[in-house]
Amino acid sequence: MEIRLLRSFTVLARYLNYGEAAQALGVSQPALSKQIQLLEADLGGVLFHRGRHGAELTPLGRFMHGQAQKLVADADQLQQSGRRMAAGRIGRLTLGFGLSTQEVAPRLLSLFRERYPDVELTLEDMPSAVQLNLLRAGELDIGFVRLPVSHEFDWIAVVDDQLALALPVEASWARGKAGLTAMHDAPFVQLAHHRGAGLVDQAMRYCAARQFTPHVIQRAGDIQTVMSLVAAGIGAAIVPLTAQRIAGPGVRLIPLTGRGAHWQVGAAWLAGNDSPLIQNFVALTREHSVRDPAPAPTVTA
Amino acid sequence: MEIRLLRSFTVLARYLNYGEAAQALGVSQPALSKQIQLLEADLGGVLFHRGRHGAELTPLGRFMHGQAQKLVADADQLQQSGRRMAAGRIGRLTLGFGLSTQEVAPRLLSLFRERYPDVELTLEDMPSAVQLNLLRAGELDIGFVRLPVSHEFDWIAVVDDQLALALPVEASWARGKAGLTAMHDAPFVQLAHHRGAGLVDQAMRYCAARQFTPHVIQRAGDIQTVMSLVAAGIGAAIVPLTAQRIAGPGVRLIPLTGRGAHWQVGAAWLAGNDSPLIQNFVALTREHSVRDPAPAPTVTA
DNA sequence: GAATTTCCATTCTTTTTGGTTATCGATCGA
DNA sequence: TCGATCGATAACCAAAAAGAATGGAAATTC
Repeated sequence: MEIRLLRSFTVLARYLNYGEAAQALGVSQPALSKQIQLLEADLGGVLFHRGRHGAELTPLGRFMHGQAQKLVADADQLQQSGRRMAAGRIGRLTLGFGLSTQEVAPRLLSLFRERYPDVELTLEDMPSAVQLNLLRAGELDIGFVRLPVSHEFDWIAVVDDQLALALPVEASWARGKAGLTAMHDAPFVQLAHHRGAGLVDQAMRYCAARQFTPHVIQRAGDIQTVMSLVAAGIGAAIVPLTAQRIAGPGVRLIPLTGRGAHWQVGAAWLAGNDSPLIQNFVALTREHSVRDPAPAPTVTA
Repeated sequence: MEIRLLRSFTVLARYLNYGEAAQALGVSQPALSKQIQLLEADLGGVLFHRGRHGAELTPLGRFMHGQAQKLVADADQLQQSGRRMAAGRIGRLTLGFGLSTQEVAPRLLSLFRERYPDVELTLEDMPSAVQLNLLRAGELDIGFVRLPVSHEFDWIAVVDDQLALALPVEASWARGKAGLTAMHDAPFVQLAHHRGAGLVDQAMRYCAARQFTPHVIQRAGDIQTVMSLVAAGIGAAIVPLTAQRIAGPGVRLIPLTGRGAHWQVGAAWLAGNDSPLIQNFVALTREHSVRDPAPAPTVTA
């Protein structure tokens, strides 16, 4: 009861003529003849009355025809589904995004959606550290995280980012200032450590290496709030330069330079996970990743 | 995507060990190895992670496992149904019975039901002539009809029957009479011609051959009524000897003998119709047919 | 840490299967 | 009666599938 035999049978049942059916199947007439004979031998009954005017289905043949059609269709369907899944054109993909990728995310996602419309995407916004944990737990397929990452993960770089000093445009104490060194007396707003450990740590290291300790007067739970506080003149802040995107007109961003100011954000996934979904997403990401650092911002808007 | 490959796959997916699965499948381990590789090549993705502890399903493998199990089960189911149908162990059979087979019918039917419980039987009670027409029209599979039948039909003999004179036990005019010759003045009840042409014609021929013309004073639509009328003393009747079965105590049956008194009833079907259902029924009928004439009835009860 | 065991993959050979061409036999029409 | 059509059969061939033996990696044992 191989699919091949059933398929031949269904075609013959449609044509009711060995020659034509064989041609449609791409085999010779004797081959089809034998296939049908095999099926009949397997069942122990005849499927066609062979007459002058071609073949005619017996009652058994009629019964088998209906069933065989279903089975063949199911088999074809299964093959197609399997191939699509193997090719990563179907399935579910869970992605983690963080602060630094809020710029590239929409573009990547729409591109992916366009090319793989049958892949179900799940997005979650969370800091790098959380993403890495979820990746380890298998609850996340790909995370957009700060590089480098431990060798548990494979990754590709996606965007360059860099620290920037955010200053209120209006505040008197900030007027005319243009660098970290001028901020010794300035009040600072800082992102809560648990909401962005990577960024906060890097900023603190950067400052420490320059014998500067920001006078933190307030912490905020997310970067938008930080920017708002800066815009309101509450204080300065050290933020990713890519936060430019969410900086209002009341905030001036001054890129910080030198050792420790830059880092990369990459797409990371569990090492060795060769799921085609992941590979497809990564391939597309590689194609469209911002290879150059964010287009050298002209400091302020 | 042959069933063979899918079956091997499902078995391996259950054992998760090539050696055991191969054994269960009755093939060598390398053979199974190659089968899985074929499937994987066909799909374009791996189905198992091969590790130290045997094999482990990939996501693709898990998906395919569920689907393949269904497909294989469907295929097996189809094969079984097909075989059962080819063997005539499943299907629908329409039978026609007439007067003369009301005796054997119940036994045959219960035997057939017992041996082929999944064959749906349809019974219809009608005279031979009607049965033959329905057989020709394909609306009846087997008819129990008076023999002989035209060569359009194949048949086997089932029961012998013979004409009998039915006399009322009580009626004065019938008392002491024991033969047709003594009935010249007797009133006769006769079956309506359209309800049993074969019997009526045969009875008339039998009488005519003996220069006897029954004085028919009443006709009845079915043989039970005929018997009742006889029992009521309305008249005599010529009936099949097998009608003994439905004769009440008020009726005396006297077998008629000589040329033209006997006939056979057989199971008939369209010539060349080798439907296994028919063949099975006929085979069973042949096994259990009453080969001897109805056990020489001792005339009266 | 070397030997052993366990598993799956590979190689090579044999067998089986599926297919092709050529041909036959039967049946129906002209 | 002669073709024409249609399926079955025969003979042969190539490809596929299976088996036996072997290899190689990884874990386990002593």
